[in-house]
Amino acid sequence: MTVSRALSRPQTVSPKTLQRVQEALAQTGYIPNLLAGGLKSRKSMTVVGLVPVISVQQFLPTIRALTDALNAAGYQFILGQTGYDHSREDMLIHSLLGRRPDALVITGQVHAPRTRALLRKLKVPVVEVWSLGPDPVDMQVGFSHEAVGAMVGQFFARKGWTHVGVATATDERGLQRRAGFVNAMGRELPTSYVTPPSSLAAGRSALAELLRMDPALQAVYCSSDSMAHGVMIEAQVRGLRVPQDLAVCGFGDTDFAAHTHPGLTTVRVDGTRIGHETAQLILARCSGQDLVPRTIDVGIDIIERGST
Amino acid sequence: MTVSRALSRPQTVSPKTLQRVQEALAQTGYIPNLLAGGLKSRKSMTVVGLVPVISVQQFLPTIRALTDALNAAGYQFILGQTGYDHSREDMLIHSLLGRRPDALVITGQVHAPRTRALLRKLKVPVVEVWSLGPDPVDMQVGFSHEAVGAMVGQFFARKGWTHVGVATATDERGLQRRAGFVNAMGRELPTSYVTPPSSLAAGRSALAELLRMDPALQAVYCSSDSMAHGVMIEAQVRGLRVPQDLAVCGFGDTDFAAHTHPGLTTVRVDGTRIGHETAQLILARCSGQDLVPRTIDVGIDIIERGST
DNA sequence: CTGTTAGCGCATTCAC
DNA sequence: GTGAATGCGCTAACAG
Repeated sequence: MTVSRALSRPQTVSPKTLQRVQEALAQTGYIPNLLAGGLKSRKSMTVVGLVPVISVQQFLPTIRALTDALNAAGYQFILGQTGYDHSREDMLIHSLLGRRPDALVITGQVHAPRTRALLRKLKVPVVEVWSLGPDPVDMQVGFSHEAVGAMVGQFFARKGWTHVGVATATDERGLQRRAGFVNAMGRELPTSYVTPPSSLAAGRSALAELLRMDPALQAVYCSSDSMAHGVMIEAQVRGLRVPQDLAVCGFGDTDFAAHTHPGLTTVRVDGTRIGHETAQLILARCSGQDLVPRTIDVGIDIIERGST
Repeated sequence: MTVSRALSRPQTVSPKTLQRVQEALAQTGYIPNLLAGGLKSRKSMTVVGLVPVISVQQFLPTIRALTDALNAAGYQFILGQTGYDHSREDMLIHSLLGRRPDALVITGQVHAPRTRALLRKLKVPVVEVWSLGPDPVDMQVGFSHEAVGAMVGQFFARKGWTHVGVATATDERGLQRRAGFVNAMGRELPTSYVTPPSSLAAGRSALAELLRMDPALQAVYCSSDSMAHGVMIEAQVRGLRVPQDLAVCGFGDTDFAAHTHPGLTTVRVDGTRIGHETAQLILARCSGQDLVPRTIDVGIDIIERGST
């Protein structure tokens, strides 16, 4: 018991004892079993996070920030991949719950009503991130994807472009952005749909498809910077100048967006802030505080660069 | 006890009892506590993996393959980030060991002698991946980075290029590839070094620096496809045609490499296979088999595309 | 400030 | 095929 205290709250042990403990630890190479500790204290000191696939660049800053903030507080962050599959998401949550995480972070909303009810019953802190819904399971940190689409739509409208197309992956959030965009433009628009995750290659084929739909295409709104980059490359291959012949707008302000040629106009989302805010909410909840905000909107900005 | 059996080995329980158990489970919403189970059985059913940073694209296929294979066998894969910092790597291993993982996967070698000794004493299966060293802690799956550099060097030599430069991040493996390359070319070469992780932006500034060192530059060998892509963009901005004025070779055969314009010549590493082989080794070990190979060399290939 | 008692939720072992 | 006793390694609660 004294050793246990020396490790978790050193100041509650006399300096002399503390030293003896530390010597013994060094000699034996003892590593505390955190699993056993968690059994009694009912705190696993783990937080699980669910992303569609790990290779989606957009989420990486959020994951980094979350990992760093949680590690600093002694928590371990465990990442699961749902693969854009709602039923798999459900299974994964159930199996991960067996490890008794102290909190759950999910990109997007929890879909299955059964799982929503379960999570609420369990009273595990849950943060749904990267989008805001009308009825969060618990807490949420993100922004409105419809608002993103609307903002870009208004931007395109101000530019006076009429021959406009959309290149989007068919993930839930991408489709929400498309809906906001179409709504702001006031009419249905030629759209190339690709299976997520979106990629540079998908952007190239999307532009080819859009040009078949509307050879007079002036501007393309893409659901990711990777796709937008692909659209720019395909434009270049076809001898279309960006932005004179074709304007391109992406989403995410991924690390390379400022360094393409021309620079890519895109929508900046502060993924790092999403991670930080989420970590703060979780840590507050895990330390017993109850009166935390349920929803944090981190907002968005259009970053205008050479591609428009 | 009967419930425990019904969950872990259903066939050892009578069908009638099994059904009663399942009904009760459904009614109560019971979720087994895997942590408590592991305490007695001394199996945590977790494997921890360490990468420099999660945003390095090269490792993603390996991570995916590992995650999928381990999940399929009921294991949870936990990812830690060392941030290219040896002392942090050391700390992280120690803290993660507290969760009693059934195995450890590390990109690159374990450096600290103290940690190497500890891991060997603990007899945890350890797989060092993505490079092969002379003295693995336990097992290793990867390839020789010097061999990669040498292969590209010979390729460049065959092409007859004399004004050659290197753009590399200063991570251990990148420097090994550079060493192999320089060795194959038979003389020291102008080199632009960047702080990892490498990126498209880093590639652009690297080419600028290399052109200052040698205005007659004919070819650049890059330590990643992202950098190579940046080099191609910078070349385009400067009016240099790829490959006529400047040839570019990358590393990793990342998903976009085939779709840049021109397509990027690069070194393909079968990251997915590394993940699979690693998972097989781990699962074999965890099921008690001892006679597994210590080293698996997955080899490499040059993929020649338009950029050379 | 230190030590004792008890129990977290399972699985191993053995008895029935 | 089922159940009772026991203990994994730790910490909460309390006593000294």
